[in-house]
Amino acid sequence: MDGFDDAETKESDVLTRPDPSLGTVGADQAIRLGPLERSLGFHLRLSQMRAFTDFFETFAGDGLQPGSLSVLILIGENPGIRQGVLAQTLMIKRSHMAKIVQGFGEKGLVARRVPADDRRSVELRLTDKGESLVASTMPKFLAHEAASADSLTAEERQTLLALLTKFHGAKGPAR
Amino acid sequence: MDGFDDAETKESDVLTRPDPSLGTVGADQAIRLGPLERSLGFHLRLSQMRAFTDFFETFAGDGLQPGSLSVLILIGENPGIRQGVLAQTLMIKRSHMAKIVQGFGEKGLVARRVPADDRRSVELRLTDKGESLVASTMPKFLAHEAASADSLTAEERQTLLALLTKFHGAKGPAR
DNA sequence: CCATTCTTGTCCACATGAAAACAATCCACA
DNA sequence: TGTGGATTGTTTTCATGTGGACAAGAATGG
Repeated sequence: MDGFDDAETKESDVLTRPDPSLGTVGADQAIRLGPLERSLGFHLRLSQMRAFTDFFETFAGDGLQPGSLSVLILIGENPGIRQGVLAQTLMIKRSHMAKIVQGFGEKGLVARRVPADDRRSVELRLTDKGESLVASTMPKFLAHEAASADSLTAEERQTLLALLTKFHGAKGPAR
Repeated sequence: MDGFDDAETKESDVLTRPDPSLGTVGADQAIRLGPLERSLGFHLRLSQMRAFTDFFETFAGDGLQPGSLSVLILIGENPGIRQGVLAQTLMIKRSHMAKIVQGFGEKGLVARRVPADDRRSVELRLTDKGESLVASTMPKFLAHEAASADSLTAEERQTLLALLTKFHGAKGPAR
């Protein structure tokens, strides 16, 4: 496990550093992002991590994850939706969706129904328990959403939302 | 493994569907997103998945992943950067960063150096091999970036970038 | 100077998500 | 009718990423 050189030197690289005068070496050191500075993917990833972190802060104790919650919400909004459609909409692999739904089934949150006209597929809907979980979580979720972009003005948030939608929506529904 | 009812019925849920007249049941069925429609986190996730997919399309054969490439780029831009700083900047766990860097070390792309003034830490820089890999990949990367948002106008792309930066940057560097 | 506490990177156990092979079912078409 | 191919969900296997304990070194404070 070592194609490594752990050389023990320390000279010459101050010159390549952005601004040696900053002194304090800590994490607040200015980092050159180079081409990443203008990379959409890069900033998307960072933004999503941020949103993720915020989510977990809000829903700390609830044992809920962003993905799971969105699945529940979508089932609630579209009773009888099929697993595959759900997976495609959320850009989750079908194999993964199977696991998620299985988990919800075991927790009694989601009921499966095999329609007579296509016995391969599975229609999903919330149980009463699932319904009430979503209902009770929703206010917290909405409050979280409202606060989530407190670094942006309302207008900026709106613009961001529109641009994101246009960005990911414009190329067809995620083959 | 079955808190499940696999009932075999098929009635009554057409009523709850958005528009039964659409007929074709396929994936192009209109899905109600409900509160997700206006959720930043939701659209961020979808957008990132989209960017991810595009990235893999471009760099299919190169065995490169978005994360790995950004690590390499950042090391290239900041020779001597320490692992922890890198991890913090990219919002990657230190434990994971250790693995990544280890992999780069084994491939001879990155050299580690333990500075004399703090022998816990590890300074990273690209080897010649790493340098040339980044150099040869960069044009492709830049082209990819330029094309990545072809569903947006140049101005929209610029706005999106700025808003994302403001969004994730405004709350401090990811504690 | 020593003891305590904090940092930095590493290791190991585990969770999360993806790729691919698979079984059941449906559909097209002869 | 029935046969080959496509679709739908499941299973298995594997890569990727996280959490927590740890060891070595550095800082703090008497």
